[in-house]
Amino acid sequence: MQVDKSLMTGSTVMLVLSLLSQREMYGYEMIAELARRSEDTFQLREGTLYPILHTLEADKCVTAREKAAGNGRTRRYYRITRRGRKLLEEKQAEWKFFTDKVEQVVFGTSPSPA
Amino acid sequence: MQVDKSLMTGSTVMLVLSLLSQREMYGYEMIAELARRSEDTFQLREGTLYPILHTLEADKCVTAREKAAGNGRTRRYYRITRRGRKLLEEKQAEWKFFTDKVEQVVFGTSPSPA
DNA sequence: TGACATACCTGTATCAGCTAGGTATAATAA
DNA sequence: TTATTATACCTAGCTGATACAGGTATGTCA
Repeated sequence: MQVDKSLMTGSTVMLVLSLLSQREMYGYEMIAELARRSEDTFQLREGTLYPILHTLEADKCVTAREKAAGNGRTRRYYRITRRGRKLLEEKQAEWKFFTDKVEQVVFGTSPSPA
Repeated sequence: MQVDKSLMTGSTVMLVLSLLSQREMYGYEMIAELARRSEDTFQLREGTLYPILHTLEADKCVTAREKAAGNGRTRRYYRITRRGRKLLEEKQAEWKFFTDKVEQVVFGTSPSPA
């Protein structure tokens, strides 16, 4: 199923931080991993991801280090910081709150218990 | 709780159609009703809603009729069409699909059963 | 030699939603 | 009386998140 890209707006940073909360990763890898885990629903563009990573780094939510890959290329690995984990927790809480409210309005449901 | 407005992107039309799927409503009322049902989480702006309503009308997803209100003002009531209901169903399916995928990635959960 | 995958980067375009302005009437407050 | 607030509609232009489309560079495979 194809989903309207505009739905992604606002949750991309959370998705990226989620990946990094599990292990160190480099940009190109994140795009592939996100596609894999979502069964190709999230096909993040490089033009979207790299600027986000740079902003997260500037905000000290992630740190980066260059590392030579076996194939002669240099990868830039990103690692989440304590501050980044805090941001992720906030984004997750915000997301749950938001989706509960949407479902409340659209499906007439009550918020699901935590 | 305040949520990042950019999360709303892509779901606004679904929210509006959801309201209209239950009863005929006028613009100003929809804004209040959306705020009420979401406990003030969704504070839609007139500059957002009216253009959406005009587009939905042009696309024959809603019809409109003027009606004098008791207070001397004229209200523009919107009613959802068959085509509008179809669009709503699509948006709802898309939304559930999308949120399932996000939770799959972020919380490591499996899609919830329908 | 040329295409493709890997791996990074960025300037500009796009588009949803917001800002900030407009019109107009009626009720309430100063 | 005048100002403010609430109701009720509208729209031109701005903002900001994401996409597009281009760039750089190396290695592999046909």
